[in-house]
Amino acid sequence: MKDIIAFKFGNQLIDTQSATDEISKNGEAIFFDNSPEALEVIRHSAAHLMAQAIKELYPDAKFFVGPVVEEGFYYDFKTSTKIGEEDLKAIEKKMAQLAKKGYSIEKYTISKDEAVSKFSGDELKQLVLSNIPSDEVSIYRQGEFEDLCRGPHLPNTKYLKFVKLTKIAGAYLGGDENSEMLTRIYGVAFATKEALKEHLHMLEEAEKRDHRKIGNQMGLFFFDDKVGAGLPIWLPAGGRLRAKLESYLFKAHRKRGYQPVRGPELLKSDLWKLSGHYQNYGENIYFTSIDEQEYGIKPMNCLGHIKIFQHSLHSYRDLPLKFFEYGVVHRHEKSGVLHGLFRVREFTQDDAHIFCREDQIKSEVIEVLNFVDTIMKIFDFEYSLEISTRPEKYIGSDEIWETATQSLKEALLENGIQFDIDEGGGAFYGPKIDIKIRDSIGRKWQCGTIQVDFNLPERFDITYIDEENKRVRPVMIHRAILGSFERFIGILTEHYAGEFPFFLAPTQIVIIPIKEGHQPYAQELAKKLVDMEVDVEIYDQNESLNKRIRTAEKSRVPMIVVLGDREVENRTIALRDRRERTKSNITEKEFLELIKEKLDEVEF
RNA sequence: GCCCAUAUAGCUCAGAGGUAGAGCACUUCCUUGGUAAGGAAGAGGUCGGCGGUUCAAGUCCGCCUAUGGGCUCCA
Repeated sequence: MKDIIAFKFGNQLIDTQSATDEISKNGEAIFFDNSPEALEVIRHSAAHLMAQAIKELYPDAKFFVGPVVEEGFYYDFKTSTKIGEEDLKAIEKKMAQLAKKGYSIEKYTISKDEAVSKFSGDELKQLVLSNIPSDEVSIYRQGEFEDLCRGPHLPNTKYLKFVKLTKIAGAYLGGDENSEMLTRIYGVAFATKEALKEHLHMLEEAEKRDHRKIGNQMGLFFFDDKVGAGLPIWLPAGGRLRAKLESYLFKAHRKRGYQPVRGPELLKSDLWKLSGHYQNYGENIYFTSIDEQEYGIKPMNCLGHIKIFQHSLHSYRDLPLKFFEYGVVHRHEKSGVLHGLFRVREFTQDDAHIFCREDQIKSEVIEVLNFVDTIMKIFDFEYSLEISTRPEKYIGSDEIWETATQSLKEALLENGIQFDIDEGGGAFYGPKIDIKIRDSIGRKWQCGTIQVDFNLPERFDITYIDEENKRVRPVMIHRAILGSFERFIGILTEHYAGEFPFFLAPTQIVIIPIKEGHQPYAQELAKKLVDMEVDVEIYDQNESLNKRIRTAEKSRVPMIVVLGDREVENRTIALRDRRERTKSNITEKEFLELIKEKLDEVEF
């Protein structure tokens, strides 16, 4: 029988130190294993153990908060010593020593006033205390080490045998950029050695899917410090992949009534001032000057589309009007946040603006959500939705924000769609629904977005003519399905580990003629495939057959066609499947039909 | 932008103050092979950049640039 380390009572985890007789009798026992509840307790105590170790190694260390997070735990602290990655090993070692000592973890309660004087020399703890509303606080003690904490904790440090410190990072005190920077150490802990090993192995495997690594291997894109940080350069293979994605998505938009339009890359600053971008988004915009006039390089495509709307008169009958553009935008992102294709300074959005009547908002939002869902299903993506509400910097009245936010919520609620709320995460001109997808190591990235905007229509005074021949203000819905091609292709790459589905793969078919005499057939076949808009490569290098097959396999190409005497003679092809490594012989005609089928079955 | 780390050949990486290395890729030649590496030879580097310490710096120090992990921000 495994040891009991806590109880679940109602929805709360209560440790053995805090459990009353009633709870230990009636609560659900949490055993020392790898259940989510047990791991929460284990990791919380692991954070304390780490703090204890740090305190012994760096006696002047002061601690802020040490919570359990999705990926494990961390503790924020400060010390006069510089701590680097190398030091993690020493801390881990110290932790192991302390764990072995088998300190029992004790809890006692004191008044907040007592706590304030107890931690009088510790400004970080004072800050933590000032954020605690109750008059009583609990202290956990293991050996010499004491920490202000509400628990839950393990009964003893002896359980903390399988802990790994994973990374060290700086973290602003309270997440505030203007506050001082503390040191943060992340770690994970498990109940068993196997679970820890498995977790670390999983991370290793996930790293192999990293789009930066695969993008490099497959020649999709690169960055060059002579060109500039955050400015991706697309190589031919990446270009082919991207062109296919763009083309499918283009048709998908046309089918849904979107009109292709295009705005200029830079617009006069006066216009950005009118929209509010200058005041609210200015630090992200690159400015330049032409003939002594200031221009801003567009960080968004909305102004161009608004101008297009303004260019002609619109009847209520025309609405909703949908303009779309693969808009290239530049945004000044802080240097520290750039990250492969996931966060860059130049990217292309699959952007559109829907101009509609107020009573059309809900149905339009739902239509966009369906569009998103269709695309995500094609790629087999799991995604989550988040509603982002009014940020600190914003334009427009509170009522307008309330109406806009409400319309988004209603659209989701009425369709029974689950969503989270990101308070203060909205765009400065309106609230939004963000579509988030996880990368290979579980980080969430915003891809698609749907934003309801009453403000820019007002600022630009755009109108349509209603049934009674009156001018009425339309509402704008800003939306992107993939978000940006850069980020989405990054996510796709990790999702498929570079093994893209046939219709997207940069090279879809590799043809391998066994010897020189088979080349004419290979070229003939390749030509037919190119006519079908399939990307083909012929591997006729002076290498052994095995070598060329190996190279093709390694390149993650979906289909390999081998041609030899038999195939030339019978007009057949020998097909090798990438995943199954199976071989099949079919006629050339059957093969071309198969390819056509594969392409036709893809429908955005 | 801030904290910590990293930067050596096209790629992956070794080299811890004393004459720059390996594997893969590339070029040439031999080999014409039926489903995951045939053989040989060759070419390729201002060791990210600038400055400093030293008789001597890829190696030590400083600054800059870029990259990675976080914080913050966002498609």
